[in-house]
Amino acid sequence: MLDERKLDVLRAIVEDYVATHEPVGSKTLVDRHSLGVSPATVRNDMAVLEEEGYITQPHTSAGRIPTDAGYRLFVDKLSTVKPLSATEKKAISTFLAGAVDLDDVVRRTVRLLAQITRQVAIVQYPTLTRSSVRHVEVVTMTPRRLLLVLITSTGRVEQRIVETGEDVAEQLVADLRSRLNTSLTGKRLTDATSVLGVLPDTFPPVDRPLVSALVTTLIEAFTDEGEQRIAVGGAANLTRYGDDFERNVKPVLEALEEHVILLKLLGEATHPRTLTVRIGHENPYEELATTSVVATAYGSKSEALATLGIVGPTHMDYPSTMGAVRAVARYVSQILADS
Amino acid sequence: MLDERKLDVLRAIVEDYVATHEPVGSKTLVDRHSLGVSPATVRNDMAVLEEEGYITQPHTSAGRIPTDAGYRLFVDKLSTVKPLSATEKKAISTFLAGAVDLDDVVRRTVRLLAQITRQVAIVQYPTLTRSSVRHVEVVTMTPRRLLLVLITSTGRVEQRIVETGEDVAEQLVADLRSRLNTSLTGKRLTDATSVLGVLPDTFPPVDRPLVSALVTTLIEAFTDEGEQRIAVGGAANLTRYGDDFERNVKPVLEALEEHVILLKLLGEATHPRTLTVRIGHENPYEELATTSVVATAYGSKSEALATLGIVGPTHMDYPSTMGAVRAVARYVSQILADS
DNA sequence: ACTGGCACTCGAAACGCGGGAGTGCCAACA
DNA sequence: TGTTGGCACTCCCGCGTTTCGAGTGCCAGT
Repeated sequence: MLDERKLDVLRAIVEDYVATHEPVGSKTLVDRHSLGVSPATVRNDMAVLEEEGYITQPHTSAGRIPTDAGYRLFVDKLSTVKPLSATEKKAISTFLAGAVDLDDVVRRTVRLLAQITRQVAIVQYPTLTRSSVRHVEVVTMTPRRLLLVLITSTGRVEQRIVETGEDVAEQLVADLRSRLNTSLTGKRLTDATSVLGVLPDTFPPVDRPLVSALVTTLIEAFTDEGEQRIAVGGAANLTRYGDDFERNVKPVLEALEEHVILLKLLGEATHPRTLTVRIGHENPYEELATTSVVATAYGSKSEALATLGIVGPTHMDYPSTMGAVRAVARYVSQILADS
Repeated sequence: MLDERKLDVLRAIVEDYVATHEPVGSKTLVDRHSLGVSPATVRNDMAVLEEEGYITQPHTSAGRIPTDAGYRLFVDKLSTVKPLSATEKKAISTFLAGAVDLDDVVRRTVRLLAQITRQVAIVQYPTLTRSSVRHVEVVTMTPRRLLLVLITSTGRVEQRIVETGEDVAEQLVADLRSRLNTSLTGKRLTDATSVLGVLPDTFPPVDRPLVSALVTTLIEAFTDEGEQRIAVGGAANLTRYGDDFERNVKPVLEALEEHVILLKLLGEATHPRTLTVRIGHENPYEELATTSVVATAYGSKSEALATLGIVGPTHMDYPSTMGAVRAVARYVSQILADS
C-alpha cells in the first residue's frame, strides 16, 4: 500500500518539518527535495499517507506535519543512525577521560549529552546489583551512631547511617569492620546478601541485635531499592521547544524534578547496544505526549549497568540524536570498563 | 521628602503588584487598601514616588510598578519577615529529621525550600574547611590505582582516585591507611594540611613519591577549591514567571546549569542569621536583571557552613519568602548540629 | 493639603479584509 | 493506471482600523 515513493515523501516531510518546525506543503517539498515528480502527484501521496495516519494537517489548507506514527515509521524504516564525526568522537573521548571519579564521570556525561544533542540529558548512576564489593568501612560518628560506607567495583560510594540505640565499643566496631571485609570483599552484591544473612550468628548473643541492624542496612544498600540516583542536565535547551510553553515545557520541567518518573521514562536497561526510542504518546506519561525519549543502556560488554538518554520534542532530529546517544553510551561504557 | 503616607502608598503598590502582577492604578489602590484618602491624592504621591525612582509606569496611562529601588526600600523599611505558621515549622522539622545521610539532608532541603517558596531553590553542600576529619580510607582498586575516601564530621564523603604510576604493595596501603588515620582523625581540615606536609618524610625514600602524590590529592580534597557542590530544585516553578519566556526564564535555566554562577549568586556565607537579598540588577549577572535572590548562611551557631537560598522574579512575595528561607536554614543548621 | 472633575493618552481587544499557501478534484495525457 | 496541469475553494495569518477603558496629569474649588 505504501510504495517506495510514498515513503520517500514521508521521509522528506519529516526531515523538512524537523528542520523548519513548520507544516510542509507539496510545493515546497518538491522544491527542496528532488523527488522527480510534480506537486500534484505528491499531493496524492500525501492524501494516502494521511489516510494511513502517518501525517496530519493542523487545519484545512495548511501543510502536513508528521504524526507520532509517522515519526515511528521514520525511525524504524526510513532513517539510519547518523554516526558522529571523528573529531566529535575524539572530543567525547578526551572529555570523559578527564573524569576523576564516578560522580565526575556521570556529571560529565550529562553535560556532554546535553551539549551534543542540544536536548535535556538524563543519566542514571550505575546500579549496584551487578557490581561487586570493593570495600566496606564502619566508622563511629558518635557512640550511638555508626556510618557505613560501601565502595563498589564501579567506584560508587554508598553511605548509610545506623542508629544503634546503645553505646558501641570501639573494639566491636573494629571487629565488625575486619569481618565484613574478609567475608564480603570481591563478592557480587547479589551473592553478598546471603553471606550477610548468617553473619550475626557468629557474634556473641549480646552483640547480635546491633550486628543485625547493621546487616539489614547493608542489605538495603546492596539491593538498592527505592533510591536510584539520577543526574539531569541541559534544561536550558528547553527554551528551544518553541512557544506553547505551558503545554510543552512545563510538564518536562516537572518531570525532571521527579526522579521516579525519569526512571520510568528511561525504561528498562536492555542490551547496551540497543537504542530505545519512545515517541510522543508512546511514553508512559500523558503530559509528555509532545516529547520523545531516546535512551540506551550502558555498561561493560554484555551487562547493562544503567541507562542514559535524552528527552526532547517529538520533532527532533532522530538520526543525529540517536547517533549521539549511542556514541556517548559507548564511550562511558569504555571509561567505566577501564576503571 | 517621603512622608508616612507616601511610604504606605509604596507598600500598597508593592503588595498589590506582587499579588496581581499587573500595574496598579490609583483607583484600584484606594479600593483594595483603606488609605483614607482619595485617588487624586494617591496620584500626587505616586508622581513623587516616581520622581524619586521607586516606581515607574510601563507606558503612559498605565498603572505603576515598583522599580528595583522600590523593592529595596520595601524590604529594608516597609516590611517585616513573615514567620511561618506552627504547622509549617512542624512539617519542616519532621521532614528534615527523616534524612538518612548528608546527601539526603541536602536533597530534602532543596525540595522543601522549592516547595514552600514556590521558587527555584539552591543549596550549597557544607564546605569542608570548617569541619574535621572523621576517617580516611585508602582502597586498592587496581594495583596502580588507589581510591581515597575522606569522611568528615559533617557526614560528607569525598572520594578521589589516585593514579600511582607503579604497582603498590598491599602492605604499604595498609600502613598508609593506619598512619593517615592516627595522624588526621579528629583534626580540623585546615590543620590537617600542615600535618600532611611532613608525612612523606616519615616513609622510606623509595615510597615517598607515591605518598606525596596521595598527600597532594588529599590536600586538594581538603582545601576543596574548584569544586563546591550544589543542589538545585524547583525548576518547574519557573513556569510561573509569567510570559516573556526568552527574557525571564531562559537566563535562569542557563544559570542553573552553571554551578559557578550559582555560587556567585548565593554570595559569601555571612552570619547564619542574616538574610541577604539581591534585587534585580543588584546581582552580579545582567541577564538576571529581572530576578532576585534571597539567601542566607546555615551552620552551627556562629560558624557558617554553607549557603542556601532561592532565585525568583523580582516581583516575589519577599516577606514570606524571606521567612521561609530563614526558617529552613535554621532547621537545617539544627539537624546538622545534632549529627 | 486634599478632592472632584475633565480632557487626554495609549495599550489591548475586536473587527474586517485581502493575500497567499495549500488543498482536493477533475480532465487530459503518456 | 499513474501522472500532470489547471482551477476553484478554504482558511490562516498579518495588517490597518476602530473602539474601549483604565489610568494619568492638571486645575480649580473647598
